[in-house]
Amino acid sequence: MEAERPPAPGPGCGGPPPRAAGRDPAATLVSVPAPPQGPAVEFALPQEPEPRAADLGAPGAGAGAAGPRAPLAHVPVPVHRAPRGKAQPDEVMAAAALTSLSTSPLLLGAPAVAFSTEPSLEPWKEALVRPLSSCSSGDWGWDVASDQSSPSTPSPPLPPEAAHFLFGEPALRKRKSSLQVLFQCLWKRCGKVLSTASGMQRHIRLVHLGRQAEPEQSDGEEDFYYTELDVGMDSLTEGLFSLTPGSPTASIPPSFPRLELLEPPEPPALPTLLHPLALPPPPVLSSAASPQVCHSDHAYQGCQAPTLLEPQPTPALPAKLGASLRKPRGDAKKCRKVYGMDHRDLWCTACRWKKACQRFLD
DNA sequence: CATGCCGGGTG
DNA sequence: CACCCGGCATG
Repeated sequence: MEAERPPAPGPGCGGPPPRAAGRDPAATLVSVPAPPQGPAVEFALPQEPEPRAADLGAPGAGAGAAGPRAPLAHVPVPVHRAPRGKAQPDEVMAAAALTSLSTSPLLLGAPAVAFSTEPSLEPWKEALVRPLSSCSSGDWGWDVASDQSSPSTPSPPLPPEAAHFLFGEPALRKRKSSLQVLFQCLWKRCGKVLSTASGMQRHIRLVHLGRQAEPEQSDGEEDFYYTELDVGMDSLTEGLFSLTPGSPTASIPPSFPRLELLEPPEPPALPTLLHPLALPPPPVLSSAASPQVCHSDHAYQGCQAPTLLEPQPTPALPAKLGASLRKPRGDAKKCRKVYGMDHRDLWCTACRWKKACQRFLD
Protein backbone atom coordinates (compact mmCIF):
# COMPACT_ATOMS: atom_id res chain seq x y z
CA MET A 1 0.00 0.00 0.00
CA GLU A 2 2.71 2.38 0.74
CA ALA A 3 4.75 1.38 -2.22
CA GLU A 4 3.04 4.01 -4.29
CA ARG A 5 5.02 6.95 -3.06
CA PRO A 6 8.38 6.90 -4.72
CA PRO A 7 11.19 7.70 -2.30
CA ALA A 8 11.47 11.08 -3.91
CA PRO A 9 15.19 11.59 -3.51
CA GLY A 10 14.88 15.15 -2.47
CA PRO A 11 15.16 18.10 -4.74
CA GLY A 12 18.17 18.42 -6.93
CA CYS A 13 19.38 14.91 -6.86
CA GLY A 14 19.79 12.28 -9.45
CA GLY A 15 16.83 13.12 -11.52
CA PRO A 16 15.24 16.44 -10.99
CA PRO A 17 11.69 16.26 -12.14
CA PRO A 18 11.17 18.10 -15.36
CA ARG A 19 8.82 20.55 -13.85
CA ALA A 20 11.30 22.40 -11.64
CA ALA A 21 9.96 25.62 -10.24
CA GLY A 22 8.03 25.87 -13.39
CA ARG A 23 4.84 27.61 -12.70
CA ASP A 24 1.90 27.65 -10.52
CA PRO A 25 -1.27 27.39 -12.41
CA ALA A 26 -2.62 29.70 -9.81
CA ALA A 27 -0.09 32.37 -10.47
CA THR A 28 -1.57 33.46 -13.70
CA LEU A 29 -3.20 36.52 -12.32
CA VAL A 30 -0.54 39.10 -12.68
CA SER A 31 1.11 39.30 -15.99
CA VAL A 32 4.51 40.81 -16.00
CA PRO A 33 5.35 42.45 -19.27
CA ALA A 34 8.72 40.84 -19.56
CA PRO A 35 8.50 37.19 -18.76
CA PRO A 36 11.67 36.32 -16.95
CA GLN A 37 13.18 33.85 -19.24
CA GLY A 38 15.27 32.51 -16.48
CA PRO A 39 15.89 28.84 -16.02
CA ALA A 40 13.12 28.24 -18.36
CA VAL A 41 11.52 24.94 -18.48
CA GLU A 42 10.71 23.43 -21.76
CA PHE A 43 7.03 23.37 -21.48
CA ALA A 44 6.53 26.44 -19.45
CA LEU A 45 3.62 27.90 -21.23
CA PRO A 46 3.39 31.61 -21.27
CA GLN A 47 0.15 31.49 -19.43
CA GLU A 48 -3.22 32.43 -20.63
CA PRO A 49 -2.70 35.37 -22.91
CA GLU A 50 -4.75 38.46 -22.89
CA PRO A 51 -5.57 39.76 -19.53
CA ARG A 52 -5.97 43.19 -20.93
CA ALA A 53 -7.60 42.40 -24.15
CA ALA A 54 -10.49 41.14 -22.17
CA ASP A 55 -10.34 44.20 -20.06
CA LEU A 56 -10.60 46.52 -22.92
CA GLY A 57 -13.37 44.56 -24.38
CA ALA A 58 -15.55 45.15 -21.41
CA PRO A 59 -16.02 48.89 -21.48
CA GLY A 60 -17.14 48.45 -24.99
CA ALA A 61 -17.62 51.18 -27.47
CA GLY A 62 -17.71 54.70 -26.31
CA ALA A 63 -16.67 54.52 -22.73
CA GLY A 64 -13.46 52.78 -23.53
CA ALA A 65 -11.25 55.81 -23.60
CA ALA A 66 -11.22 56.26 -19.87
CA GLY A 67 -7.58 55.58 -19.22
CA PRO A 68 -5.46 56.17 -22.27
CA ARG A 69 -2.48 54.82 -20.49
CA ALA A 70 -0.02 54.05 -23.16
CA PRO A 71 0.26 50.35 -23.61
CA LEU A 72 3.68 49.32 -22.58
CA ALA A 73 5.62 49.24 -25.71
CA HIS A 74 4.09 46.38 -27.41
CA VAL A 75 6.34 43.79 -28.71
CA PRO A 76 6.70 43.97 -32.40
CA VAL A 77 4.82 41.30 -34.10
CA PRO A 78 4.74 40.31 -37.70
CA VAL A 79 1.92 42.12 -39.24
CA HIS A 80 -0.14 39.54 -40.94
CA ARG A 81 -3.76 39.46 -41.43
CA ALA A 82 -5.99 38.01 -44.03
CA PRO A 83 -6.51 34.50 -42.83
CA ARG A 84 -7.19 33.46 -46.33
CA GLY A 85 -5.57 30.29 -47.26
CA LYS A 86 -3.43 29.40 -50.13
CA ALA A 87 -4.89 30.87 -53.15
CA GLN A 88 -3.86 28.37 -55.68
CA PRO A 89 -6.14 25.46 -55.01
CA ASP A 90 -8.81 27.93 -54.29
CA GLU A 91 -8.56 29.41 -57.66
CA VAL A 92 -8.55 26.15 -59.38
CA MET A 93 -11.54 24.90 -57.56
CA ALA A 94 -13.38 28.11 -57.89
CA ALA A 95 -12.71 28.11 -61.55
CA ALA A 96 -13.93 24.59 -61.81
CA ALA A 97 -17.04 25.49 -59.97
CA LEU A 98 -17.67 28.40 -62.20
CA THR A 99 -17.16 26.31 -65.22
CA SER A 100 -19.50 23.63 -64.09
CA LEU A 101 -22.05 26.18 -63.27
CA SER A 102 -21.86 27.98 -66.50
CA THR A 103 -22.14 24.79 -68.43
CA SER A 104 -25.14 23.76 -66.49
CA PRO A 105 -28.14 23.38 -68.76
CA LEU A 106 -30.21 25.29 -66.33
CA LEU A 107 -28.36 28.44 -66.83
CA LEU A 108 -28.68 28.13 -70.52
CA GLY A 109 -32.37 27.59 -70.40
CA ALA A 110 -34.10 29.21 -67.48
CA PRO A 111 -31.81 31.60 -65.73
CA ALA A 112 -34.03 33.05 -63.10
CA VAL A 113 -35.42 30.21 -61.06
CA ALA A 114 -32.86 27.75 -62.16
CA PHE A 115 -30.62 28.31 -59.23
CA SER A 116 -32.39 26.54 -56.50
CA THR A 117 -33.01 23.34 -58.31
CA GLU A 118 -31.44 20.05 -57.77
CA PRO A 119 -28.45 19.86 -60.03
CA SER A 120 -26.95 23.00 -58.70
CA LEU A 121 -27.29 21.60 -55.28
CA GLU A 122 -24.89 18.84 -55.69
CA PRO A 123 -21.70 20.77 -56.05
CA TRP A 124 -22.08 22.69 -52.87
CA LYS A 125 -23.35 19.75 -51.02
CA GLU A 126 -20.25 17.90 -51.88
CA ALA A 127 -18.15 20.81 -50.96
CA LEU A 128 -19.87 21.01 -47.68
CA VAL A 129 -19.07 17.54 -46.71
CA ARG A 130 -15.45 17.62 -47.50
CA PRO A 131 -14.11 20.05 -44.94
CA LEU A 132 -15.79 18.19 -42.21
CA SER A 133 -14.03 15.01 -42.90
CA SER A 134 -10.65 16.55 -43.36
CA CYS A 135 -9.57 17.58 -39.98
CA SER A 136 -5.92 18.26 -39.69
CA SER A 137 -5.44 17.97 -36.03
CA GLY A 138 -1.82 17.23 -36.43
CA ASP A 139 0.47 19.74 -34.95
CA TRP A 140 -1.20 22.94 -34.16
CA GLY A 141 -1.36 22.37 -30.47
CA TRP A 142 2.30 22.54 -29.96
CA ASP A 143 2.89 24.83 -32.77
CA VAL A 144 1.04 27.53 -31.07
CA ALA A 145 2.45 26.82 -27.74
CA SER A 146 6.02 26.95 -28.77
CA ASP A 147 5.36 30.00 -30.77
CA GLN A 148 3.94 31.88 -27.93
CA SER A 149 6.43 30.87 -25.38
CA SER A 150 8.63 33.58 -26.76
CA PRO A 151 8.14 37.06 -25.39
CA SER A 152 4.72 38.20 -24.63
CA THR A 153 2.92 38.71 -27.81
CA PRO A 154 0.16 41.21 -27.80
CA SER A 155 -2.84 39.12 -27.41
CA PRO A 156 -5.52 39.42 -29.98
CA PRO A 157 -9.06 38.96 -28.87
CA LEU A 158 -8.97 35.54 -30.35
CA PRO A 159 -7.94 32.30 -28.80
CA PRO A 160 -4.57 30.88 -29.67
CA GLU A 161 -6.16 28.54 -32.08
CA ALA A 162 -7.55 31.42 -33.92
CA ALA A 163 -4.23 33.06 -33.95
CA HIS A 164 -2.83 30.07 -35.60
CA PHE A 165 -5.65 30.20 -37.96
CA LEU A 166 -4.86 33.74 -38.72
CA PHE A 167 -1.16 33.64 -39.00
CA GLY A 168 -0.71 30.20 -40.32
CA GLU A 169 0.09 31.42 -43.75
CA PRO A 170 2.47 34.28 -43.99
CA ALA A 171 2.12 36.07 -47.24
CA LEU A 172 -0.89 35.23 -49.22
CA ARG A 173 -2.05 38.69 -49.77
CA LYS A 174 -3.04 38.52 -53.38
CA ARG A 175 -6.06 39.46 -55.25
CA LYS A 176 -7.44 40.29 -58.55
CA SER A 177 -7.30 43.93 -59.21
CA SER A 178 -10.91 43.96 -60.17
CA LEU A 179 -12.05 42.66 -56.86
CA GLN A 180 -13.06 45.08 -54.25
CA VAL A 181 -11.71 44.70 -50.79
CA LEU A 182 -13.51 45.15 -47.55
CA PHE A 183 -12.20 45.02 -44.07
CA GLN A 184 -14.00 43.30 -41.28
CA CYS A 185 -13.43 43.85 -37.63
CA LEU A 186 -12.69 40.64 -35.82
CA TRP A 187 -13.32 42.01 -32.40
CA LYS A 188 -15.51 39.80 -30.39
CA ARG A 189 -18.98 41.03 -30.91
CA CYS A 190 -18.29 43.68 -33.45
CA GLY A 191 -17.85 42.39 -36.95
CA LYS A 192 -18.00 45.81 -38.44
CA VAL A 193 -17.13 46.05 -42.08
CA LEU A 194 -15.43 49.02 -43.60
CA SER A 195 -14.14 49.65 -47.03
CA THR A 196 -10.77 51.01 -46.17
CA ALA A 197 -7.97 49.63 -44.13
CA SER A 198 -7.24 52.93 -42.55
CA GLY A 199 -10.84 53.34 -41.61
CA MET A 200 -10.81 49.97 -40.03
CA GLN A 201 -7.66 50.70 -38.17
CA ARG A 202 -9.13 53.87 -36.86
CA HIS A 203 -12.28 52.06 -35.87
CA ILE A 204 -10.31 49.50 -33.94
CA ARG A 205 -8.07 52.05 -32.34
CA LEU A 206 -10.91 54.18 -31.18
CA VAL A 207 -13.58 51.73 -30.35
CA HIS A 208 -11.73 48.70 -29.19
CA LEU A 209 -8.27 49.71 -28.18
CA GLY A 210 -9.52 52.86 -26.68
CA ARG A 211 -6.82 55.13 -27.83
CA GLN A 212 -6.79 57.94 -30.27
CA ALA A 213 -3.40 59.47 -30.09
CA GLU A 214 -0.63 58.35 -32.36
CA PRO A 215 -2.89 57.86 -35.30
CA GLU A 216 -0.36 57.30 -38.02
CA GLN A 217 2.22 56.10 -35.68
CA SER A 218 0.43 53.04 -34.53
CA ASP A 219 2.48 49.97 -33.95
CA GLY A 220 0.21 48.03 -36.16
CA GLU A 221 -1.58 46.36 -33.38
CA GLU A 222 -4.86 47.06 -35.03
CA ASP A 223 -3.90 44.79 -37.81
CA PHE A 224 -4.60 41.89 -35.60
CA TYR A 225 -8.14 42.76 -35.12
CA TYR A 226 -9.41 42.88 -38.60
CA THR A 227 -9.27 40.91 -41.75
CA GLU A 228 -9.71 41.53 -45.39
CA LEU A 229 -12.56 40.32 -47.47
CA ASP A 230 -12.92 40.30 -51.17
CA VAL A 231 -16.22 41.26 -52.47
CA GLY A 232 -17.61 38.68 -54.74
CA MET A 233 -16.19 35.95 -52.63
CA ASP A 234 -16.06 36.47 -48.95
CA SER A 235 -18.67 39.10 -48.81
CA LEU A 236 -21.02 36.68 -50.39
CA THR A 237 -19.93 34.20 -47.87
CA GLU A 238 -20.93 36.65 -45.30
CA GLY A 239 -24.40 36.84 -46.69
CA LEU A 240 -24.45 33.16 -46.41
CA PHE A 241 -24.05 33.35 -42.70
CA SER A 242 -27.51 34.61 -42.41
CA LEU A 243 -28.77 32.05 -44.79
CA THR A 244 -27.76 28.65 -43.62
CA PRO A 245 -28.32 27.95 -39.99
CA GLY A 246 -27.18 24.39 -40.12
CA SER A 247 -24.13 24.80 -42.18
CA PRO A 248 -20.95 24.64 -40.18
CA THR A 249 -19.56 27.80 -41.57
CA ALA A 250 -22.79 29.54 -40.93
CA SER A 251 -22.51 29.41 -37.23
CA ILE A 252 -20.63 32.63 -37.38
CA PRO A 253 -22.82 35.62 -37.27
CA PRO A 254 -21.44 39.08 -37.76
CA SER A 255 -19.00 38.53 -35.05
CA PHE A 256 -16.36 35.92 -35.27
CA PRO A 257 -16.23 34.29 -31.92
CA ARG A 258 -16.52 30.75 -33.03
CA LEU A 259 -13.32 30.44 -34.92
CA GLU A 260 -12.52 27.40 -32.93
CA LEU A 261 -15.07 25.50 -34.83
CA LEU A 262 -13.47 25.94 -38.19
CA GLU A 263 -10.25 24.40 -37.38
CA PRO A 264 -8.89 23.71 -40.82
CA PRO A 265 -7.68 27.04 -42.07
CA GLU A 266 -8.20 26.88 -45.75
CA PRO A 267 -10.63 24.19 -46.78
CA PRO A 268 -13.70 25.90 -45.42
CA ALA A 269 -12.91 29.05 -47.27
CA LEU A 270 -13.25 27.24 -50.50
CA PRO A 271 -16.61 25.56 -50.15
CA THR A 272 -17.96 28.71 -48.74
CA LEU A 273 -17.04 30.26 -51.98
CA LEU A 274 -19.10 27.78 -53.78
CA HIS A 275 -22.49 28.03 -52.32
CA PRO A 276 -22.99 31.69 -52.82
CA LEU A 277 -22.80 31.07 -56.47
CA ALA A 278 -25.63 28.68 -56.22
CA LEU A 279 -27.61 30.80 -53.88
CA PRO A 280 -29.88 33.28 -55.49
CA PRO A 281 -31.69 35.14 -52.77
CA PRO A 282 -30.03 37.94 -50.95
CA PRO A 283 -30.29 37.13 -47.27
CA VAL A 284 -32.52 39.89 -46.19
CA LEU A 285 -35.04 39.48 -48.90
CA SER A 286 -35.34 35.78 -48.59
CA SER A 287 -37.02 36.09 -45.26
CA ALA A 288 -39.92 38.15 -46.37
CA ALA A 289 -39.85 38.36 -50.07
CA SER A 290 -40.03 34.94 -51.60
CA PRO A 291 -41.16 32.16 -49.39
CA GLN A 292 -42.40 30.22 -52.37
CA VAL A 293 -38.96 29.70 -53.66
CA CYS A 294 -38.18 28.22 -50.36
CA HIS A 295 -40.78 25.60 -50.02
CA SER A 296 -40.23 24.62 -53.57
CA ASP A 297 -36.94 23.11 -52.67
CA HIS A 298 -37.17 21.79 -49.21
CA ALA A 299 -33.86 20.13 -49.75
CA TYR A 300 -32.21 23.38 -49.12
CA GLN A 301 -32.99 24.31 -45.60
CA GLY A 302 -31.13 27.50 -45.88
CA CYS A 303 -34.45 29.05 -46.61
CA GLN A 304 -35.25 28.85 -42.97
CA ALA A 305 -32.93 31.74 -42.62
CA PRO A 306 -35.30 33.81 -40.53
CA THR A 307 -34.85 31.40 -37.70
CA LEU A 308 -31.32 32.47 -37.55
CA LEU A 309 -32.46 35.78 -36.22
CA GLU A 310 -32.42 34.09 -32.90
CA PRO A 311 -29.02 34.42 -31.36
CA GLN A 312 -28.67 30.74 -30.75
CA PRO A 313 -26.93 28.98 -33.57
CA THR A 314 -25.69 26.19 -31.37
CA PRO A 315 -28.72 23.94 -31.21
CA ALA A 316 -28.95 24.06 -34.94
CA LEU A 317 -25.64 22.34 -35.27
CA PRO A 318 -25.90 18.79 -36.46
CA ALA A 319 -24.77 15.92 -34.35
CA LYS A 320 -21.38 15.93 -35.90
CA LEU A 321 -20.61 19.41 -34.78
CA GLY A 322 -22.33 18.91 -31.53
CA ALA A 323 -19.91 16.14 -30.91
CA SER A 324 -16.90 18.20 -31.76
CA LEU A 325 -18.24 20.83 -29.47
CA ARG A 326 -17.66 18.35 -26.73
CA LYS A 327 -14.02 19.14 -26.51
CA PRO A 328 -12.06 17.59 -29.30
CA ARG A 329 -9.72 16.15 -26.74
CA GLY A 330 -6.43 17.91 -26.97
CA ASP A 331 -3.56 16.37 -28.78
CA ALA A 332 -0.99 17.48 -26.32
CA LYS A 333 0.25 14.89 -23.96
CA LYS A 334 -1.13 15.34 -20.55
CA CYS A 335 0.41 14.74 -17.21
CA ARG A 336 -0.70 11.19 -17.13
CA LYS A 337 0.96 10.40 -20.40
CA VAL A 338 4.06 12.34 -19.66
CA TYR A 339 4.80 11.23 -16.18
CA GLY A 340 2.98 7.99 -16.22
CA MET A 341 0.67 6.46 -13.74
CA ASP A 342 3.46 5.81 -11.34
CA HIS A 343 4.49 9.38 -10.89
CA ARG A 344 1.17 10.63 -10.10
CA ASP A 345 2.59 13.04 -7.62
CA LEU A 346 4.21 14.87 -10.48
CA TRP A 347 0.94 15.51 -12.18
CA CYS A 348 -0.68 18.82 -11.98
CA THR A 349 -3.42 18.94 -9.44
CA ALA A 350 -6.09 19.10 -12.02
CA CYS A 351 -4.91 15.92 -13.57
CA ARG A 352 -4.77 14.26 -10.24
CA TRP A 353 -8.32 15.22 -9.61
CA LYS A 354 -9.30 14.05 -13.02
CA LYS A 355 -10.01 17.53 -14.14
CA ALA A 356 -8.89 19.28 -17.26
CA CYS A 357 -5.14 19.37 -17.27
CA GLN A 358 -3.75 22.73 -16.33
CA ARG A 359 -0.17 22.22 -17.17
CA PHE A 360 -0.44 21.09 -20.71
CA LEU A 361 -3.34 23.04 -21.93
CA ASP A 362 -4.21 22.45 -25.52
C1' DC B 1 -8.77 -1.07 -23.91
C1' DA B 2 -6.45 3.67 -22.38
C1' DT B 3 -7.04 8.25 -21.86
C1' DG B 4 -9.10 12.89 -20.68
C1' DC B 5 -12.23 15.09 -17.98
C1' DC B 6 -17.25 16.36 -16.62
C1' DG B 7 -20.38 16.01 -13.02
C1' DG B 8 -21.06 15.15 -8.71
C1' DG B 9 -19.81 13.52 -4.34
C1' DT B 10 -17.29 13.98 0.40
C1' DG B 11 -14.44 16.18 4.32
C1' DC C 1 -12.81 25.42 -0.77
C1' DA C 2 -9.49 20.97 -1.60
C1' DC C 3 -9.90 16.40 -2.55
C1' DC C 4 -11.75 12.40 -4.77
C1' DC C 5 -14.08 9.17 -8.03
C1' DG C 6 -17.97 7.30 -11.15
C1' DG C 7 -18.77 7.25 -15.46
C1' DC C 8 -18.90 8.88 -20.05
C1' DA C 9 -16.78 10.27 -24.47
C1' DT C 10 -13.28 9.55 -27.42
C1' DG C 11 -9.21 7.47 -29.95
